[in-house]
Amino acid sequence: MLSPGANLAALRDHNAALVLGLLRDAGPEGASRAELAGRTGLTPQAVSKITARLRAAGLAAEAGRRASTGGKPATALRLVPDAAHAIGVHLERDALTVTLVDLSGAEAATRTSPLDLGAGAEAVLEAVAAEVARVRAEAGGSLLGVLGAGVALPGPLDHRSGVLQRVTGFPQWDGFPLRDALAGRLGLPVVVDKDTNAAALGLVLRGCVEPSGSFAYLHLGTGLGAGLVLGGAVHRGARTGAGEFGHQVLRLDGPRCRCGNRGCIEVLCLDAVARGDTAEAARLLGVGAANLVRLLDIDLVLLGGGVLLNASGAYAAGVRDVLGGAPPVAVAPAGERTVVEGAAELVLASLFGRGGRERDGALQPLEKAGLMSAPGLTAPSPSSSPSPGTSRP
Amino acid sequence: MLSPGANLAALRDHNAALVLGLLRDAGPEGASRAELAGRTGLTPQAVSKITARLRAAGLAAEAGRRASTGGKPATALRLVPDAAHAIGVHLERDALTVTLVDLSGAEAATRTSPLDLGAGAEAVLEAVAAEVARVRAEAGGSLLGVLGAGVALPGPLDHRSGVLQRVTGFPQWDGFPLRDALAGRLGLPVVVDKDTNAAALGLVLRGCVEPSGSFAYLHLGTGLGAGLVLGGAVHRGARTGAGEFGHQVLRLDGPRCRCGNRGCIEVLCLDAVARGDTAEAARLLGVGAANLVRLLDIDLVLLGGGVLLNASGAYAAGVRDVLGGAPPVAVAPAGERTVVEGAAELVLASLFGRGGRERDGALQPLEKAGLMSAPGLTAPSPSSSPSPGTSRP
DNA sequence: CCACTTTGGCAACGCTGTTGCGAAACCGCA
DNA sequence: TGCGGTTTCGCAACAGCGTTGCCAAAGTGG
Repeated sequence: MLSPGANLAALRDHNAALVLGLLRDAGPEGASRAELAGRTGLTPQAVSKITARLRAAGLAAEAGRRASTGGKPATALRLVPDAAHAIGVHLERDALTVTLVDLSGAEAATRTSPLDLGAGAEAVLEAVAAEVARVRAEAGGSLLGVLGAGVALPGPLDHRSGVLQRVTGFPQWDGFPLRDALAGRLGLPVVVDKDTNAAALGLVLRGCVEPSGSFAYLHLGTGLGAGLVLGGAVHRGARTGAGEFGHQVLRLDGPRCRCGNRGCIEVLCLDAVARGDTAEAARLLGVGAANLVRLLDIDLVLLGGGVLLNASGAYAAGVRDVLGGAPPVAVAPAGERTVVEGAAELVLASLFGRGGRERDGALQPLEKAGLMSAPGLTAPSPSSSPSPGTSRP
Repeated sequence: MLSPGANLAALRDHNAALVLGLLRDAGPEGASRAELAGRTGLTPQAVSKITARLRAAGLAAEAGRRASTGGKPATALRLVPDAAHAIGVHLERDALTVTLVDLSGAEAATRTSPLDLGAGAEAVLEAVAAEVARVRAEAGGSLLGVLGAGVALPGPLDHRSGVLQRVTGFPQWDGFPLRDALAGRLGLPVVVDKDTNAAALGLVLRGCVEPSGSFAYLHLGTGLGAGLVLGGAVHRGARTGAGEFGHQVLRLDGPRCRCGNRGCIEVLCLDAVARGDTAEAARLLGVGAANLVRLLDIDLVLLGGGVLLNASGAYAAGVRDVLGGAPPVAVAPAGERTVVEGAAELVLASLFGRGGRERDGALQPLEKAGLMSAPGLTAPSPSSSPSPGTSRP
């Protein structure tokens, strides 16, 4: 954060990441150079040069031609998903999920196994390493180009240093440098984040939100937490403490919470759930969401979590009722894989210019750190095969 | 936001703004080129080129020599504050304050006059235009280089379009395009924002917070609002609705608020104030602040506002007590001029690369739109006088 | 008085996106 | 079938960015 000075290399990487991100958003159908130029504000020539570099690096490829609109038909460009991969790890109290995704975020292999998060660091690290190895093997043997691993687990923790704090229910993890330990074990760069943040990232990935929007993901499971995305980037705060939604005080003289305060929304809400009073739980959740929405001017509220999904309709209706329709409320697509996909996305996001400009972790300028060779050598001619399709003369 | 593509001109402006911002932070003592290079991450040569451009544009100048540290002493560079100016306007319910500041944010002239915000658009616009003219005259006649005017007033309003909404207590302003109307009247670019956001910006200006930090300014006056700065940039939300701190529900079955809900912190707090129960008001404020801090992981809480300043010590102690020392709590420096300075800062911030990347307003790439001529003409030699000091042959 | 250090400018350089121009490919109309 | 119009996209030349290599200037310390 102290060196935001931009040189030509930074400019090149920025634009390359931008174009790469647009190609990813375009999906398998791809996007034409002119379209990319329009979206980025760059000159078509600049886009041509950038895409030529991407093609030379194997990150992009041609994807057929589009229908003409009166002139030469555009040749679509698409992301080459297999050019690189990322690993996502989701640590839960009693389960471990590991996935391997390609550049597009699509799943290549996933494994879930039981885990005792309280079994100690060595056992957990061993389990993660073993599962990662199995997933890599499953996905196809010598899969080169694994950029790194993203790990999602319950907080609190410090995202920048990768050090855990008093992980809820497992105080023995306090102070453990998970990122560095796992990076050493895997031989890969590792990023660590809270599960709610990974879930939010996973929801962006699923297209539930338009990029550069703001939304809150509220997770009601064994606890109550939130993942915040403000302006397209996950908001973590300086100490990765943001998102402590559950300990928002809603009733000044309410029952005491384990955090020491009285009337936290988590206690109130879980009490209502325990009583079977779903309507009241939904109302409480709605009040908390309304407080959040008013404070941050959120575009969308997404609901998820095991408890909530038992009666998702009722919760959504209750929250929507309190909010009065101001920001839309939706239930996050269920999918067990949202969090683990989001964890992998922690690694991929920096490739597409969506790292949120806080690359203090181990993943720095990934662009040049592997995928795209620095200039200096004359581009070895991308050998664009002229697509020997049906030619008509 | 749709065109984040960066070309060479954007890169030049970015770095120039960055260096200019560092020069401003350095104050009248200035900073050496080497220091700038270290802070920006740029090469010393790049900094030399950039500062040469800035000097040619009249925005920077040499400021003497520093003590040597074993070699050639560094020549300090400083901002030339008079190179440009900005106007800040603060509209209150019953008063109008207009200030003219230079590039460093220092006051050149300020006037305060009574105002009836409910007197209608025409009267208010007329008053603002008259006061702006008087302030410009006071500051020294033909002051060229006024970049624009920033206007701070109670919300809600839309910062992007510059259109007011139901300004609290004055519904007749609903839908009035203040920015465009005033821009036409003044012949200057205008930016509009909520007074709490301007206050937050003014507090940054006063050095109460380090840049790139996160803090919340809580204002307890006739109402209760907040200005949020997250990661060094004011967080407004898509609709400039962020900061609605006062209508956070703290007591589910509390008294009804004018916003329609029950138990808003504003009602509870103002009731306590009316009862003379400062301790309770402070506690309520503290609980609300704690909710905010936990949700956003804020670094600092600053307190201000007319009501609060009547017993600032008690409020600060009360809030600090609830927060438990986690983030520091301080009373914002009183100063009537904080908001109006912040309003002027709305204009200046974009010059220093701190616009928060949402330049949707009227102020776009101010850099080239006036202060620095585009390249293409050979620089007319900055005529750096070799400072005919004592030379020792 | 002579190393040594540090600052900062000059010139050449590589790389960036941009501009000018033209080839390719398709549509529509005659 | 032929031709102009339109759109896409690449090649070549270009201006301008920060970088590198080199050197002068101006101090300190032995």
